[in-house]
Amino acid sequence: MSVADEIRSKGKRMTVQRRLVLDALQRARHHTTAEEIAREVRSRHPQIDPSTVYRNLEALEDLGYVTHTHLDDRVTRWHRADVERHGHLVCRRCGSEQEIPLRTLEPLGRRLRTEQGFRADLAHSAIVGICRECAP
Amino acid sequence: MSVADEIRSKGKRMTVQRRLVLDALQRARHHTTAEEIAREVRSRHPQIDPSTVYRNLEALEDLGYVTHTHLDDRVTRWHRADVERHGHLVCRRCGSEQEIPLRTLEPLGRRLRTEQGFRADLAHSAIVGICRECAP
DNA sequence: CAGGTTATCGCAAGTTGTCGCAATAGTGAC
DNA sequence: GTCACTATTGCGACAACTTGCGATAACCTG
Repeated sequence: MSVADEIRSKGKRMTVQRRLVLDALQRARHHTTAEEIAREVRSRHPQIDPSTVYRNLEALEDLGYVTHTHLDDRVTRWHRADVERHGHLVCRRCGSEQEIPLRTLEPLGRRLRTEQGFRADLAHSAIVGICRECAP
Repeated sequence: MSVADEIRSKGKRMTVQRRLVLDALQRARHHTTAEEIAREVRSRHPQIDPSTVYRNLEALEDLGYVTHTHLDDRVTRWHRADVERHGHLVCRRCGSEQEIPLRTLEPLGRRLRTEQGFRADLAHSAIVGICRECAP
């Protein structure tokens, strides 16, 4: 079943705009921003409104094709849902970003699960702190 | 030494506006938003611009009197720096917020410190996930 | 493939927060 | 107290979304 069929089977529609956003995400580098995707899409189809891009990212996330992550404090980063999940460390001083295997975060995940019944998504938000280079 | 003196000793100034923001934070409930503080301050001194409130929160954070936390994906929450630090669990489904002792997060903090040389601030961002009540 | 339903779109306006800049006003020194 | 220095303010413009709404166009049905 194609993505379009899957989307239709959930009562949604595969529009030109939605297709373009999906394509842009395929081409985009790992973590990209909504603004970047909007620019990409609009460079070929200038009549497409940025709000349509924002809404489609959200819709595609609901449908399970896309996820977002919060790296630093401001911008939401988007990527395809099928890339391997991983955690992020962001340095509050120099802004450097570092990826860490989800495995490192798992013990905490298990603990929150057993102690609080909370199913944590530890890849969703970056962990902020001071990196090795910036440590006093 | 008063807060005003401390601020001055760091080459900063204690202005009416800064005082009002600090006062509002004292009165405010635990996690408050910049917008709420701006409303509070402006209810008494309408001529004070919201941007001044934003800038003062930032300045007071630099000075060490204030910190901010990211609870859900959108709003920044501010509070006095002297309240006990703790972690947060936020349910992505129902939006409920739960506080957890920093102690629970410490093992991960130690691991990141020894393995990556990264000094994590695990109270800074809430952990997003699904709470016990919303679990399928 | 014509017709009706309704998800989605483009547009305009609103929200929340940031930034550049000229005017203002705390501060320390005299 | 007066003065010069410069941190801070208010304002207007901007950035990054978000939302309401009437128009459009996917989609299903027959």
